[in-house]
Amino acid sequence: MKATLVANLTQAWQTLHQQGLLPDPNPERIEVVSTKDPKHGDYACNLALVLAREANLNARDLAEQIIQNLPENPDLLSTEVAGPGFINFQLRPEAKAEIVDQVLSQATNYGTRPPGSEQRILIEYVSANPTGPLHVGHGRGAALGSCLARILEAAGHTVECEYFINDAGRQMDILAISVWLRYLELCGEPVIFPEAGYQGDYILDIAADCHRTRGDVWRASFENIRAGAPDDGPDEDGHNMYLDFLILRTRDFLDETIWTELASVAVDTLLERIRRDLDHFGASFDYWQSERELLDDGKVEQTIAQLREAGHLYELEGALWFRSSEFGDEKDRVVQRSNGQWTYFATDIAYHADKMARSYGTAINIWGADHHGYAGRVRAALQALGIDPERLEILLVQFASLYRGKQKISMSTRSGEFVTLQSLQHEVGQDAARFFYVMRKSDQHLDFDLQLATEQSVDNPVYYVQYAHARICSILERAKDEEINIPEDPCDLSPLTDEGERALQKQLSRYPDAVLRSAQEREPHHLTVYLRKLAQEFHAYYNAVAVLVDELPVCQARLRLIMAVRQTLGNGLNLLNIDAPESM
RNA sequence: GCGCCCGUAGCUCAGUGGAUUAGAGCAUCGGUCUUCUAAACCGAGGGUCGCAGGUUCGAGUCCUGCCGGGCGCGCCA
Repeated sequence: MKATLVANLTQAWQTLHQQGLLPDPNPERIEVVSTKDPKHGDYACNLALVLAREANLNARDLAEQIIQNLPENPDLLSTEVAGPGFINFQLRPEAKAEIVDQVLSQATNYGTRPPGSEQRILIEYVSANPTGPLHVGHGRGAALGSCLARILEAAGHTVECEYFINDAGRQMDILAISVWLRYLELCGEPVIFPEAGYQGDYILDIAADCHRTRGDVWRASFENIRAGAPDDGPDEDGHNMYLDFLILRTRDFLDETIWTELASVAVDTLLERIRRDLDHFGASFDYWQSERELLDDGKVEQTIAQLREAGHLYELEGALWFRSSEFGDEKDRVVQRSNGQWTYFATDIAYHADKMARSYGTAINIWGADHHGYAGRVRAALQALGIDPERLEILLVQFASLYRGKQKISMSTRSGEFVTLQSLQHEVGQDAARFFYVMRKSDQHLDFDLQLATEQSVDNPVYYVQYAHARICSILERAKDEEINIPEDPCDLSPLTDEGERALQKQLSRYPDAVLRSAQEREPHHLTVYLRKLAQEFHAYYNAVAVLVDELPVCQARLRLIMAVRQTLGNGLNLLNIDAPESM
């Protein structure tokens, strides 16, 4: 309907253009909106207000002229000028009711665009370091990414998802030493565990596994390893020299293959668990890209060589720097340390260059807000490589602070203090957890109160929406029991005259916009807001009007209406990967 | 100090440059189950949209400055 109105308005604009009153028509400037207040009709357009200035005309007069030149539209009851110069369209009741048949005939496709009609998009999300289990802080990215993937698909994009595994660098050494020291303890060695090692219980589990399968073969004397080590704890610069010392000595002591195996056993175990948790959470991935592999395949060297050839690198104090400041970054960045090792930034450049070369129109990264300073340098690198940095979208997700009542829970992977995503799902449930995560704008801080989510889970808005769906199913079930003929095909909808029925029809017609807007803005919360509104209108209607009435034509029209509501609720919940239950 | 995000009801938050009256939920108070599920509905109270300017037909929404909060500013990942 909106599209038809835009077409009508374009035609009127064209006529006025030929009369020399208006500039060339541009349909993109025509904004038709669904009105909030029924007094303003069903749709409103501000075109006259927008053009009044450049046409040098009074807005109301111009609106009148536009209306004079609109073509016949049989769906319209009235078209009038209102307020300062709005054009309000009032639909005929039959035209409004069409939405019900439209929803039901399109069924699961209602609100979607044809698959593959838009861009090909890669979403990279979560990508948590494989040094510990996922915790509630990762949940927000997981929920956002997986919802966005579905929403973008519904909007006609072709979407693939990727997890970048940071399985290289210093953190792998810390992981390996942490596991190995716990292993030594199991062998009976007295160990002084560094405070900067990974403290979590999951390290013990991995160590126990190693000890069970391998016995004492990796054992060494801790006393020998530790000989000459500095005291545990951070120095003035915050570095833990004790930890570094242990890592160095151990790598000397143990065969390199054992060291590598230690790290890979730990990473594999943790990744397995991460995969499982994400799967249970409803987040799935097409690709798992390893950082290690990029290094081993020489991709990093290649990409850096490319930068060097283009003259974007220089040496300073033994390190290799990238002139990112010439591409809008705050300052230049090191890509290769003076000890010859690549920085994480170097592998990340290679990763992004590789990603952008894989024929995606757009790549979306979902990052925690603490990485925001990083966006500039990655974009700078892409630009230096001749890749349009606009093709990389970086969505920053603000942190979720976790509370148990008024008590804030601080989390850190290293200290082992955190609430895992798994336990959150266990306590709150997948549906509520996902809904809770995406119901706020992602650039908004989120307070996640475990107490509220568990103790008062009945007040959680997700149940409100699901309940509406279940109630409709229940009515339909009852109708079947009473052998009322449930109309499978369009029937006469003229009995739908109640205010609540009009409101529901209007709300149904807004669904495609909610999906599209969520997709365009990369903000699933528009969809949650929409679903709550639709559920609210249904609950109000339910309490005001009985569906199963004796008068068959009325009853059937109402059944069609609530079936359309059920379909739309189900479609929306499905995009959030939340269950639409038939009973509760 | 510099950069990014945020500031809307007691609390948590929606709000697409639009319409005499800025909306939800929670919390508070008062009503509604012999009826299709009361996990629901109806109603009441509660606001200088952080402050001050500016842009324009029109600003919670855009711009500038200030105040307050969060995060980031490594040859860590």
